[in-house]
Amino acid sequence: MLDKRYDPKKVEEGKYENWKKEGYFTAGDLSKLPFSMVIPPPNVTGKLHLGHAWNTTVQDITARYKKLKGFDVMWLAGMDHAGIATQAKVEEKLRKEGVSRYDLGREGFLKKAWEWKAEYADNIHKQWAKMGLMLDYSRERFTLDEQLNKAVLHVFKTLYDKGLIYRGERIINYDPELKTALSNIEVEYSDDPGKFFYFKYPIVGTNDHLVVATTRPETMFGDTAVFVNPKDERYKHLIGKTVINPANEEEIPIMGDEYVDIEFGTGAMKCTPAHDPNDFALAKKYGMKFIKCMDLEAKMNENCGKYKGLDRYECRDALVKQIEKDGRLIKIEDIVHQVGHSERSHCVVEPMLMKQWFVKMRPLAEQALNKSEVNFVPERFNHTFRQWMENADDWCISRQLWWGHRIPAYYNKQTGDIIVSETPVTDPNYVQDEDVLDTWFSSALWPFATLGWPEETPDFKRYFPNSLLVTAYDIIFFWVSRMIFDSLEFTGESPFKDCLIHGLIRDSQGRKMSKSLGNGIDPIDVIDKYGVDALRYFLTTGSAPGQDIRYIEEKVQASSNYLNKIWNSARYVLDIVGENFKESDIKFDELKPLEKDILVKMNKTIKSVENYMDKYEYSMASTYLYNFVYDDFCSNYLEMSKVALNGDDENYKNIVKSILVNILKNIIIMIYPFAPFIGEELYLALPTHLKSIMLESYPVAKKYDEKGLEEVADFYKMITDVRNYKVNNKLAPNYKLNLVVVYKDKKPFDGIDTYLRRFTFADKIEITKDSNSKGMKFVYSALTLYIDDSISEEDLKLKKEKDKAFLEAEIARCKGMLNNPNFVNKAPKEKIELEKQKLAQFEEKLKNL
RNA sequence: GGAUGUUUAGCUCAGCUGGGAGAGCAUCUGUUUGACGUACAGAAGGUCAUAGGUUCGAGCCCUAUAGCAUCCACCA
Repeated sequence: MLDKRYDPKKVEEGKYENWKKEGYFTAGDLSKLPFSMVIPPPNVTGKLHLGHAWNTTVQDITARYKKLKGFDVMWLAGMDHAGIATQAKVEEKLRKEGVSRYDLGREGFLKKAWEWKAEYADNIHKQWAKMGLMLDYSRERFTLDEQLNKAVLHVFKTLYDKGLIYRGERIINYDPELKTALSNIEVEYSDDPGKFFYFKYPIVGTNDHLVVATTRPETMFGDTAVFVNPKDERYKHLIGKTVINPANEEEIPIMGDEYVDIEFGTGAMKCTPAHDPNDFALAKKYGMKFIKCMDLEAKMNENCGKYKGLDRYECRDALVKQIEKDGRLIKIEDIVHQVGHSERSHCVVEPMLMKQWFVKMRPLAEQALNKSEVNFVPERFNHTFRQWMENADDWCISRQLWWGHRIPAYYNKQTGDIIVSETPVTDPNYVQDEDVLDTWFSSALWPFATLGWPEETPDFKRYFPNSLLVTAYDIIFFWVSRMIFDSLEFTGESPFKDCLIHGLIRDSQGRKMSKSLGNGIDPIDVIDKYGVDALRYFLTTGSAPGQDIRYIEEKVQASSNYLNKIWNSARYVLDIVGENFKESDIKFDELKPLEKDILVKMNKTIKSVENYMDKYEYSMASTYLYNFVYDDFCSNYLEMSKVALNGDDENYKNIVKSILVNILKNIIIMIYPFAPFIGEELYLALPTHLKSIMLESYPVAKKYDEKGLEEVADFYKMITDVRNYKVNNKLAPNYKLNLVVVYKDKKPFDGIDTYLRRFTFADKIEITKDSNSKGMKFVYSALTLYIDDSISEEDLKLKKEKDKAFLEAEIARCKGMLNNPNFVNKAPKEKIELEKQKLAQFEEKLKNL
């Protein structure tokens, strides 16, 4: 006997360990068709948040559903070393202990990092278990595994040999806090308050000056020119002259280029080729010098005179003061402008000219655009992917870190020649590049490198391409697109067939969850309060594909209530059928209308649910199931079945019980992918069951003849109308009324009076072909109901007028359509037929009023 | 500047290829009905952002406008 209340804690206990122990999570049944996914590997930096919970639940629902549908489901577990993020965390920890990474050296630091990894991997495993994820741990991978490292080196070497990886000096985004280069997409822009400084630049050989405005005076030490637009009437005569740079008194030329926006600032722009990507492009165009003015800590260097050694912002203040003293400051404007911050350290990135490794994007992007067969769900995210691909710049892949895949490039100490090699170069004349690769360089290989690629392993052959990848839309650029182009380049195939994109989770006010706002929700807290099944149900239902969701605690609670509803319906059904119940065969044709009706509804539900599950539309699937569970099963049939169960037809009692158990079982299996713990608990309580619900099959929808079931619909409406009548007339719910049910040709089903008595508390019920009742009349499609009560003439008249008005309006609507030649000519036949039927019904009802 | 999403009940959101507006929560009324008060029975609540258009028919398609959100690019 189940407990009276659904207690998530009790239900969840022990199940996960058991599934794992039984090997249900391990793929490899070759007799089945494969269905494969790889988990987006979480960073080993900390706790998993609600976004992870959502993402993994979507995958788990898919995995469990596909397993029920008979697939060999392979859902690969794994984690990402997360280069910058992890190194930053480890360094922070070390700093608290009073050591720097340089004190430890590369080896010593890496040892600490691996210790960190072990600790956090353990956390992540615990959270996965808590979420109930059926991950295949036998195939678990880490991005720094030996095998993945081999794949990374192979990819690097191959791309290098093809000329798709190169080492070059370009402007990159530099994070002065973490002291590493970043790729463009690792920079986040935000509107920050700043100042716009207007300075006088004396024009050499005249008493005149040019006004130049800048937000970054400290970079003036790297200036090599001032640019104006040659079409600018104010300045075009100055092109070719020189001005004095007020920062260092050096003479620099005034040059003309149409790049300059005449409207912006003063229309005269200073050019700093080594600290600005646009200026860099200009400098290349005109063959100018590149002067760096900062070192790797973003402090001013030897090109900055007395400012050398100052922090970039200290320098800015001091320099502005100096220029003001020199009488060359005109004004300072407060402005708000976009400033780039490092995604990890959040410090302001410094564009710097540096020698780094890059992936040449154009050829890879073209291939991805032309050959990708990935089916994005929802489809619109294909545009997001394509748009980014079309505009992708070369990808800076070297990072000045220690935690990661070390770049397999070796430099000749004397000549500087480069060797790129998949195996270590032991020649003492060569030294290996100190840098490691961007984390995303290895995650880009995740769908195939985890399966053993570049070896043609059995897993690779069987599970690649993956069937599905699930991720949030903010990761399309970072990961999805890179997997696609690497996969096409190296395997010749798209990495996965479908790519299901979901949104981001926000707080109840729609704000992003963030540490600084302190509005983050720990999934573990939610689980402790409501259970993981309720959390899972909340996360994956009630939202449209690709949309963001807000975390609203009441909704989790509502989910929990729903599960409790299922729990209690199961408790009831299992209680009445008893433990040793033997199901009898259910022959549809021999059933009574109420039983037929619920089976028809159940099978329609199975069909709809399955249809939406197949499309990954879990929200829609859950809606259909929910309505069936609440309305059709619990509110209607479960109540109705009590009549048969109290009757004396022992044979039919058994059939009703069988139907109840059958429906319950199907509900349990359908809710189980969403709520696996309660699913398993209830499943194992069924009179007959396999060892685990994980071994079950999905219900198969049957199609039944629905003829003659209108009377059941009429019957349910009668109950509602009687209840409604009592409320309207301020009668107690158990007030005893007299009812008359009038039929046309065919008597309503046996026992309809018993059912009506039970659910309307009616006293006398007459079933007749004719009646002269003066009671309130309700006309349905097959039946008519009179409520015989002391009803005032006035009320009867009002009711009749209301019904009449309604029917007349409906008839007018139908006629309007059917008399419209355009409608009759153009609308689909079925629709016209439907309207004709409706019209006939309404006219019939009107006649009967 | 470019792109995408969004605007539906008090709140949070669904609404499949166009064919009579839905849920949860909140509100109101009633209920010790023999699974469930984490419940049951009912009620109230909507110019589907605005303006045009297409169509026999528009919440859904098209155009424009406005608000909100996000992403990309630029910003001396």
